[in-house]
Amino acid sequence: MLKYSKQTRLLLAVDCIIFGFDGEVLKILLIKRGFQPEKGNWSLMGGFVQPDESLDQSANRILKQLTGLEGVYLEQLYTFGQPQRDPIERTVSVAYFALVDIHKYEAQISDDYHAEWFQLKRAPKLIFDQQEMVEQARKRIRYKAAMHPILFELLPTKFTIPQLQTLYESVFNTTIDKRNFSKRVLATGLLIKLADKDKAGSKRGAYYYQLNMQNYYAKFQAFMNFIPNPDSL
Amino acid sequence: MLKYSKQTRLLLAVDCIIFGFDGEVLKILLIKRGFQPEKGNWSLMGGFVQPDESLDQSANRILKQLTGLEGVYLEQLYTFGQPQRDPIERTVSVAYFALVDIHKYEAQISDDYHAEWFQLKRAPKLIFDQQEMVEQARKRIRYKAAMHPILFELLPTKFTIPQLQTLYESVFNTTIDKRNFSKRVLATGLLIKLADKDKAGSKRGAYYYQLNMQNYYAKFQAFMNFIPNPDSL
DNA sequence: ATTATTATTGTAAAAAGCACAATTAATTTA
DNA sequence: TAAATTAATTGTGCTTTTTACAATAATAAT
Repeated sequence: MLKYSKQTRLLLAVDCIIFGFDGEVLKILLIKRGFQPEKGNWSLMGGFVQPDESLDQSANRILKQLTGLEGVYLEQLYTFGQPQRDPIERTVSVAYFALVDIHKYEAQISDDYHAEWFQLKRAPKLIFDQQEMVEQARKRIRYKAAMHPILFELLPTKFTIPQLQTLYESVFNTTIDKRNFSKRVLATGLLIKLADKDKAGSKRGAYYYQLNMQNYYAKFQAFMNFIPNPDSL
Repeated sequence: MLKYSKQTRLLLAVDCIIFGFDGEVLKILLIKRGFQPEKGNWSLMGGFVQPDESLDQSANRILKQLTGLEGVYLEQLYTFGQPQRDPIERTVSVAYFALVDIHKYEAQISDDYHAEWFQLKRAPKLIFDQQEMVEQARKRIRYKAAMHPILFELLPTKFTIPQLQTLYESVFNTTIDKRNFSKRVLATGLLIKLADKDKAGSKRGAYYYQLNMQNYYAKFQAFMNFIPNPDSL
């Protein structure tokens, strides 16, 4: 078979920014890099794109390798291609971000990569241009979460409205009036109230809710205001 | 210098979806592909990423090659990496979309690529997965234009409000009430009313406006509703 | 002068967003 | 067992934004 001669080939990698929520703050999952350069330093989970796999497949493989999880929310973020971003050899990286239920991950943890959750705000310095990747991912989820219900991907199947509000307040670094927040999310029609309560967080206990998956898929692309005064983000 | 041994290298391309507006409908600029495979068929303008250039540089180079234009609105759209998308050899493509003032381009046209503007709705079949690229670009500009003032990039420096409205109506395939549209765009504070009128489009003539670049840059990221009922797009 | 065509302007009703506080349910403590 | 504590739950009025809707003004063509 013919080839495109005279063109330079290069390495293509996928890096994953993996977000989780512990009930208090937004976190990202980092690993200690296992090979040179920058061996032993904190890094995003990543890997090279293999000859027979698509980019999405590559990202899913990498995510599963680290977390054991499949079917989690995964979205292509941006492709980073500064010529010198990897000092060894030119490598272009397609960044993906993932939103995982942190508790599911903890159940499946594999210690091969010395992975650790860090508060997004207190994460260590990362290698190469990964700092920029994380920053861009942070902006993207804020942007998207302001209008679309993606943050539910960070919560367990059953969750309470106060938990949900804490999540939004954490992501947007703000405080929201309880009454208005409750009205707002219930008005979306995405939530189903369950019979039982979460007694862990309070004395009275808060009702559990779960997503109405029908409406969730149907309305995912619709514009809904989840935060007050979304003039800019 | 050390290399990442045992990893497969591949070709990386950039393809540009170039949008223009002729006063009536949204158009895209296509070329007749000059080499095999698919030689002579309609295609996006693209090229391989060179060893020493970033992706943005590559996209700008490709855009300039075809249109002669520099400094136009250019944004990374998505990276396409299905293993078989190019039948000759695995090539991953980073798609960019550009918004150009169609009249500026016409002034600078270079005939090397047999380029032609097509109505977006009536464009010919494209090679490889470029149909999908165009569709995704169309979605992206609709999405973004609903909230951010990107469509001004398609207009000349001086434009009238009826022209602007026609553009929005074309992009969103809808009709908008004149009074409400005018109020809406003027309320953004992005427009400066000029003293002279455009007499071409009507007997009475419509006042020209231009962008207030201060406000434009400052408020670009803010959420502004440019179309009514933006429930979903 | 009349006609035709498009630009320009205003207002009232409806909907959405916002600020704001009292009550309820359950546990813990006195 | 009563009282205190803690967090969840619920409602209303005000403000702002959005929407629906029509008459008038400016100019060119006849």
